[in-house]
Amino acid sequence: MRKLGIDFYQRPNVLQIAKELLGKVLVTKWDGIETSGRIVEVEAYNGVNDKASHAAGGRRTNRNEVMYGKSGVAYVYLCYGIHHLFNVVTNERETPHAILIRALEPIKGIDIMLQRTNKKQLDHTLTRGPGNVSKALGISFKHHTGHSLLSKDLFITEDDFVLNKKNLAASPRIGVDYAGEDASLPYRFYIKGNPFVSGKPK
DNA sequence: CTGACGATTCACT
DNA sequence: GTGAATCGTCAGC
Repeated sequence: MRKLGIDFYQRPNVLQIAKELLGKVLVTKWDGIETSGRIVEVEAYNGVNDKASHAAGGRRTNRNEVMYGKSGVAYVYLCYGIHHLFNVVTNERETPHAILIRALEPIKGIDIMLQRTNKKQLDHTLTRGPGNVSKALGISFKHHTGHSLLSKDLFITEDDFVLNKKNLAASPRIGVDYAGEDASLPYRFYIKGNPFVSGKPK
């Protein structure tokens, strides 16, 4: 297992980074309790020129400030008053790129994740969808937005998993109809056929 | 200070 | 397929 370093996050092409995140492993280790899962679905948010981004048009608020900061940091925010959505900040300071982690395939600490989500047994809904990912990994916007991904309790690693290119799929992003023509950009990437990918089951 | 709303999920018809 | 849940954030007064 090799932890991804600042060189991975700091690069300018957020779409490239998003694709490369597929197959990597997201780990949280709060109070020594480890939970992890392989990333199987992501969405890229391409800075000020992307109408679907919170930073569209250079919008800068207290909430999205962390996207304008350094890369390799978590941007977590509350949606619908209920769901915590976990994003990875990329690129240089003042360039608000981010990648939303939409789904994982559970690896470690499945019993802990079941406990956190009040579920009884493992099924494909445990870490499917961005709200469920944060819930299962114990990530909350209050405590973890701005948290470094180069830290010991929150990070992304790669193992020997290799994603076959024919299993890489792209589609428009989900839930961003308000973004006009940018809503149809193919900025969502996922591993084809993986049961934890959100959207229509197949 | 106030009101409208969201990068969603789940229970229910 | 439809609708409720639920609260921090933001724009506007």
